[in-house]
Amino acid sequence: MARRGTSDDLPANGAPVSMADLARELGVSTTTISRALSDHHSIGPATKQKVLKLAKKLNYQPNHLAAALRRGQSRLLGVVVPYIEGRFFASVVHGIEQAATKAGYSVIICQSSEDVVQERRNIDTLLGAQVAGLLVSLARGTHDFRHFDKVRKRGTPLVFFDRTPAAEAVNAVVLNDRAGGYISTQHLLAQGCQRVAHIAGPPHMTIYQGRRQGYLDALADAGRPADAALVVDADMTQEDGERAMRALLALPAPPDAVFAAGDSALLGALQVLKAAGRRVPADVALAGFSNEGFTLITEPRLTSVDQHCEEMGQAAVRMLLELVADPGRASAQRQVVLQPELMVRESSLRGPAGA
Amino acid sequence: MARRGTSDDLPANGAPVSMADLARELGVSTTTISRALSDHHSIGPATKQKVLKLAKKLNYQPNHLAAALRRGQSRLLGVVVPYIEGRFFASVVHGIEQAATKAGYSVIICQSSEDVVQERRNIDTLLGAQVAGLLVSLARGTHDFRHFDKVRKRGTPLVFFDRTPAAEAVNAVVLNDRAGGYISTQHLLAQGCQRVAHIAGPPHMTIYQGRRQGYLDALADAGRPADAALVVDADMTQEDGERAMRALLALPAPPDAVFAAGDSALLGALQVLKAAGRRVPADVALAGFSNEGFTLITEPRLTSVDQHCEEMGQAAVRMLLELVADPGRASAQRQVVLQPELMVRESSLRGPAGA
DNA sequence: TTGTACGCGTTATCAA
DNA sequence: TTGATAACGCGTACAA
Repeated sequence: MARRGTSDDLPANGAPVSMADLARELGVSTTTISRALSDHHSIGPATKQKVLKLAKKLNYQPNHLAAALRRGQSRLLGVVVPYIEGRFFASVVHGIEQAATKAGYSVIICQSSEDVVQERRNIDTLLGAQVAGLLVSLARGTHDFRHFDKVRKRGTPLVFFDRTPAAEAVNAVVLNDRAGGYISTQHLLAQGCQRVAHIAGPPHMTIYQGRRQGYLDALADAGRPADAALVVDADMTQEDGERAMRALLALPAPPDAVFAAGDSALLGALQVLKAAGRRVPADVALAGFSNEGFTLITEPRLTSVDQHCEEMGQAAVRMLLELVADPGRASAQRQVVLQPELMVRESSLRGPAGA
Repeated sequence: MARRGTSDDLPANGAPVSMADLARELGVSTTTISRALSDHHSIGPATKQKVLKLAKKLNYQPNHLAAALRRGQSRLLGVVVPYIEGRFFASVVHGIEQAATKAGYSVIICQSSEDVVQERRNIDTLLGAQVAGLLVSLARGTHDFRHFDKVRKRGTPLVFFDRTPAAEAVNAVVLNDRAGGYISTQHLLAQGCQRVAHIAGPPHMTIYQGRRQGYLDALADAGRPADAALVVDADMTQEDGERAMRALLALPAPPDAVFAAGDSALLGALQVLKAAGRRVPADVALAGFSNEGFTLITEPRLTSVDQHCEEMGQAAVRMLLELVADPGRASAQRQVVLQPELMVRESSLRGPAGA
């Protein structure tokens, strides 16, 4: 491949135009080109216009790789999520993309598949890609956080969202899960339910701790005793929900309402109730968490807590970019807490509007 | 920030270890280091071991940015999808990630939100990030393909998947949509349905052309006349499905089966049928396309065509990496066609197993 | 306001 | 088998 000479010839083939090409063409230095393109102050308006015009004409495209190497900092953000199917993470990722793109950053997304080992690999991959910052939502099984020490040691800004390490001082954007559990339970009580059960998530995860606490607080504030038998630990799959619901139905005094910490589990519960001939919401009222798309498809439609997913993604990017811009502040922990919103549907409505 | 001197001191702070550091420490040249690390042939086994050992000890991490700049080629793949919610694209992306990671590449994902303008921006962003190759599934409204000329001119390998440009010679991984339409329709006919309707997608998109053709072929092969009134054009949202189904019900001779080119549209159809008091599948049998998660939630559950999404993603990456490795072959168009699979469920079963 | 010179970390080429 | 040297494209002290 013949490289072009030192005189004023231009890349004839599809080869990208560099600053040096522009400089040669205009008979100025690359410094001048650089300054014109990056809106530097010490540059004459005339030269600047000339450069910009030629850049446009020759369709100059900056080489971000070179700039990144120079600055020791790419324009890439790394994202690690447990998975991407379902409404919640897909929407958060969408929010992240929007905010990042607007700020001139691109986004690399990795899925840990709820696996700590994969999560570690993801982190390595992303650090290897020289990302400017990291956005992470933990895998279910992550108890050991040593892989994040690398990140801190390296000085790469790090923001957690939704699923954060318990009892660690970190930068994070989270939902007020406690409030979500509270309003759901309160709503079920307001519908006249006497025995509200809770299908709870893995106790070591902060989000499920919050939802559980909100449930308990709502009962307490309403002057109802908390019955330990009405709280069932489960993972949050549909099958777990089925198991949990069967256990609740087998109680001497079964519940007349269920608040599940996840919609998939609630879906399982609904199907068990239907199979058992219980009417929803007349016999058992239901409320879930995440406002998944399928809550509008079931019969009856499911009441659920919306988490404002896209906002969460945007807020996380905003926080991350502040840290990127000002690495000095990276040590001071920051938290943003978003408020949940209850979407009331037929599965919990016992009033005249009930099914 | 004091930079370390030229003698044998090492980065004390969190600064990354470079090849130069290793070279200094061992008293060899960076060339040797490079060769040892990249498994080059002309290197002594002894030196190689020494280098690898020290690299491990000092936790050397290669700077991909620098390598990419030097080679003019990053280890990033760019992906453009219309959206990421729902089973199909989420799974394809998962397949892409798996295959890419295994080959040592990372993936940048962009959503066009079914918008050509955004799609163009995505392409620019990805080219700007110096991706080694591009994987694209077109937005619904993309008729003009000029933004891909840039890609070709630049020599960046490009593979389309699922939604490809009509009548353009391109590299692509697609489903045999015609076969999908065929087996669905054939199945409905085999269930004894007499008047099979089709809710068809936008006629300019290749995937919907295929599904429509498969439907027509199955009718023809069964010796049934095609009734133009039974084919309704629609977009593929739930609302479009509802509208289409209402139109079909209003016919003088309504259908007793519907094959929809997308599951969301089929969901809309199902709801209209239920509201109209029609029994599914007894009065009207249903079959859809994409095997979305919610096909297992509806009552009855929906028969649908599975597209082997993850395989599609993996196949696309495989093809792309072949082009990356051998840019000479980039001009010869290649196509991979995957076979669909019909998932039969209650919505189409009229036999003894029917609802 | 403009230009010169150098370095970011890696790899390809050529010479020893 | 190893090393010296240059180059990838950009940005920035420093000098003019």
